[in-house]
Amino acid sequence: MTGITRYTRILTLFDQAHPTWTVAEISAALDTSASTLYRLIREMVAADMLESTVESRYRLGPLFVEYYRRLKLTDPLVLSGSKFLRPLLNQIPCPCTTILARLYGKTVMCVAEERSSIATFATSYELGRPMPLLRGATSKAVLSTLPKRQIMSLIEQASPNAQNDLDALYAEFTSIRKIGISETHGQVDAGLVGIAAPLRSAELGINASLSAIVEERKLNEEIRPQIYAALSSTARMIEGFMAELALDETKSNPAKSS
Amino acid sequence: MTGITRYTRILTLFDQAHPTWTVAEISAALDTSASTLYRLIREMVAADMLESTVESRYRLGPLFVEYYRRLKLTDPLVLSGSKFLRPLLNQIPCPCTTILARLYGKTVMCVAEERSSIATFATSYELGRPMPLLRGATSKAVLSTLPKRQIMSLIEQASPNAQNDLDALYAEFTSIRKIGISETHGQVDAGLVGIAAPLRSAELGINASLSAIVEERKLNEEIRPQIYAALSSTARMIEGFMAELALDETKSNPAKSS
DNA sequence: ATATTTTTATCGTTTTATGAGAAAATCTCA
DNA sequence: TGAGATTTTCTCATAAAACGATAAAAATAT
Repeated sequence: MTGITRYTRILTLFDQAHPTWTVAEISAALDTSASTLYRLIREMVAADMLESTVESRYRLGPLFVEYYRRLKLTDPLVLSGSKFLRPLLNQIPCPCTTILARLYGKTVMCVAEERSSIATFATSYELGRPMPLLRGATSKAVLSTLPKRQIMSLIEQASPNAQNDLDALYAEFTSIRKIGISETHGQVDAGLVGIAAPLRSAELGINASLSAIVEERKLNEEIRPQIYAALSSTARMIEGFMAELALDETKSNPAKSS
Repeated sequence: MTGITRYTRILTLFDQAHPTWTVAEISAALDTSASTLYRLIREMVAADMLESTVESRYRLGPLFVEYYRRLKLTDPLVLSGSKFLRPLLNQIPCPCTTILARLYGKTVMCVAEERSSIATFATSYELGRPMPLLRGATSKAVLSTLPKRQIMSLIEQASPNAQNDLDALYAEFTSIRKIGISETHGQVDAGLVGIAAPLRSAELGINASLSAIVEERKLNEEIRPQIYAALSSTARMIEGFMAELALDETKSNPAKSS
């Protein structure tokens, strides 16, 4: 094992199903000697990525809370977009969750969300949870922002069976990009509808989406156009802010403010 | 440079004041060759800790959002405490922010918070922001949960001048522990009052606090006892939940659920 | 199209990581 | 309290990886 993966493969073990690990368990899972792991874990504890708990077990450490904040304060998508999620909610006249999501490897991940107080339902697009690329308006809108080559490759990897229908599948994303809206019903959560607008900043290399999740039974021909309009106009504003940030970057570059 | 610090000292550069860095800037800041940094950064980008942006600059990557979620789903303090922050808010009859904070190295950090919708003020105890140990009720309540030796050492490090008053300063923490409440006025933010209850789980090694931040001008002799009571009883419940989690841990240990 | 900048690759040298085993520290439980 | 068990750290020889100077390639700017 080499480089940063020595640490990251330890980190990936810690999830909801396995909140704590002993060195012996890690040693078995990763096929690495205990003496090496004790050293690595000691380093990670010192860095606050892990911390020790009862029964000689280890759990995730608080460093991630600090860096989540740093990201919120520095990431151009979160900076530009999250301030619009609450106003967007107020433009939508039914229980709703608004979501800012982005490409995350071969998944899509929500990076900011707001929920109207009257919303009782739960959506699977939780903050920080990797979600499939090809299901749900939120994901499809993200995918639609990518170059054709990349979309094709991702479709192929996600469903290696449908080699022939590739072009047919791709057509959907062309359409989303053209219309500026994707709407899907129950593809992620039964009874819920996702409506999403693609979000892009070519300059910053950002491929994302802005979406509203509502209950299928609350959606009607009066509300739908309001949601479409609210998403589209908000998305345009967010892209405007991102463009501004990109400009700031460029301008401040020679100054090297440090 | 050695071990995990090769990576963490790069990460620590990225904050609100410096959201993006070029390799040349990092090279100057860390006195490390560009060729080494290009290799390290490539690894960190592959791990989603960093990502590249315009003008050959790099910014923090989305991994931290994912691990923030993992922490929320696995950390015993957050798991036990965050569900009480909203109910606690409802027991307090004035604009208020409720906070779960914990020891974080030589600082105190908020790991969960709720804000009443009517609250207009901002508190410095933002989620994920390291705060001084010796100022504010939130911090003092955390400190009060530590063993005497550790408190003394931390006081000494924080204010190396007051060698003589150590015992006097320590008395405050004894008192907080005895009474179960700390209240401070304007020590962190002018015009705001912090009221905090210590939170402890010896079994899990957790030293934390539960606090309510309110406006000084809204606080009176009718409200204060209500806040004290709400904090104390909620703190006891959270400690109960943590104790339960500790027990689960112990029980599930031989089973090694994997 | 050319010049400049950024990024990757190569490679000899230096440094660090690895893992087995010993030692120390901590925990368990009578 | 103390013997036994477990967990963690330490030591050290060997193997492996990191470092950084330089060259090559790729990407950007002019």
